[in-house]
Amino acid sequence: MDNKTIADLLDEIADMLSVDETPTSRFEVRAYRTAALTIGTLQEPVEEIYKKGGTKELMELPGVGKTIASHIEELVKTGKLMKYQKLKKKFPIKMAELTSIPGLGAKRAFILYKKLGVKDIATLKTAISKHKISKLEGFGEKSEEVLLKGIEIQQSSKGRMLLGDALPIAEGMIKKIIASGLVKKALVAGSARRMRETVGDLDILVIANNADKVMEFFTKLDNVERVVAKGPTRTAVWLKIGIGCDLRVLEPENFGAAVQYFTGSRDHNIQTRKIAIEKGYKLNEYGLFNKKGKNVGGESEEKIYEMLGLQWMPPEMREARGEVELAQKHKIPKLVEIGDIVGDMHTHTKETDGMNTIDEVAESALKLGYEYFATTNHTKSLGIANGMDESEFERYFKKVDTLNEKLEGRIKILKGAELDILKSGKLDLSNECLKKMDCVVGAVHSSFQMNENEMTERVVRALDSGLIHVLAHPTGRIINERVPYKIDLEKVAEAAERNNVALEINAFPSRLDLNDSNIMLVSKYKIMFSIDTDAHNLDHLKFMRYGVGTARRGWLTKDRILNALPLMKLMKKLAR
DNA sequence: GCCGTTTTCGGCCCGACTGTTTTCAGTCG
Repeated sequence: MDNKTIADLLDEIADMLSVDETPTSRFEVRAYRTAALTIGTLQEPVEEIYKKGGTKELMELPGVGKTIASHIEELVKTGKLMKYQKLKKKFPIKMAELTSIPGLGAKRAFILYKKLGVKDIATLKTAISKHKISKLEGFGEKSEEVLLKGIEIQQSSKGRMLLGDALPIAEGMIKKIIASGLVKKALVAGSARRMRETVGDLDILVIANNADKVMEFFTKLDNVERVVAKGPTRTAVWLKIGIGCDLRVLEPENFGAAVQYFTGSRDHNIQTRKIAIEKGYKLNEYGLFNKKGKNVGGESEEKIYEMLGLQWMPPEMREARGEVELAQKHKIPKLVEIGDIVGDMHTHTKETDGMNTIDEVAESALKLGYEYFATTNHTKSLGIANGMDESEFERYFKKVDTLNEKLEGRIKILKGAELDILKSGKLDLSNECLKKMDCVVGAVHSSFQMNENEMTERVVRALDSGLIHVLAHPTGRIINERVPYKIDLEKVAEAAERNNVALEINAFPSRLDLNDSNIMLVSKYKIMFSIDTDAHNLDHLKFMRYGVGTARRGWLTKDRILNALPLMKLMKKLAR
């Protein structure tokens, strides 16, 4: 059973428990949510952790104790969970589906069930269209409007899954397929290879001697829920996480053509095929064919592009946004790579809403080979995250000083904060306090509904304080959950340039903010970008690759990335 | 239900916003 399924289940338990909330169960609800978050964002399959070390190992995970560890054990062993099924009897509705609608929580979902028999989105839609909801006590005209809008947002994301959820699954499957010894080559193509923020399905391409055997092996993988289609060279399955996955078995002479075809966006492929025609070839997923019908380059992607007179393009660029023209001129930039990253400017610890101590974060960052990282806890306005005030930062930084001494320069911890930019554009900590910090990461966490002028002025005013080094998640969007707030990013970029502020590419899989198109919009300004994980636990530090993928989709080179700078240069850049 | 320089109990730091109210409840972060 994969992490997402388990996490969704724990979340649904939290939903159901929250309906009859008592002073003590409030915390039980929170415990389930915490555990769901941990498991949902874990990069290693929780099932493997269990198989390796049992419940004892599971209890090492932050937020997982005796009970939830035994729940996971039960799920892995039996595929079922008694506690869940018991609750489900009381709440025979699609709770997770309903609460995924922004503006609808568990309590009101249950009221709608009791009063109107609403069980899922379909029945909710009917109830809205018949204007039954506005007549209920505690609901009104506006409720129907909000719910309808919420359904729209929810449905627009339907069918596409976060890259951060899908890619680890695909990679896990590839690993097993390779380990089976049945294939010579295997890779994930499609939008996952282009590192798109969400993926509609997964495409796995392999070269194998025996197609039947590898397809048989593929359909038997743990992740597979059911086989959708099975032919001689292609098998389509539906995975338990709720996404389709195709396996295509190819011959060596057309592997490259398939990789090229299944990686590029539709429009990228149209462009490359046109060029092929101009050069007297025909390009399709089976090969690059000359006039005589001979496949002259299908064995590798590199060969195909070379034959077309095109420089090889990183998959992340293949979106028909001008990369083909650049490739014709052999001017494809050398994009930033994960290995260029030597630090992380946005991390949290236990002092606010993180799960780990600063010592643990430092140890993990050291293992990643980083030269430095910034510890950036929330500031006082963010009550929910236990934001810290000036004196708490002072005390905390003493601890950081001590730890830095202990580390003897093996890694440098920069003292910082994720500073709330208040509604007025004022900062949430005193100037004196901020001036003592190495890295101030400014962020908007409230009043998202301001209009574009107000929001832009708010952020620009904050940047003009001259005290901010990085602007965190500049649009505030959460993929499939929250639309970006309205803001003029070019005005923000101007202010960033003026004040030597880096714009963040938040690597958290549900954020990826700035996204690729926003990066392209603002990269014409003389600004740096900071690719940060916003890690709330140690495992989150591994999200860096999604941020790097997004930066690459925005065509960024190493010299534009703040945390690709060696420590000495970084400190100069941060000096105010 | 988790967690522990306050370990086997007793905490877990909730405020803003919105729509529905007429003093509050649900949702969100």
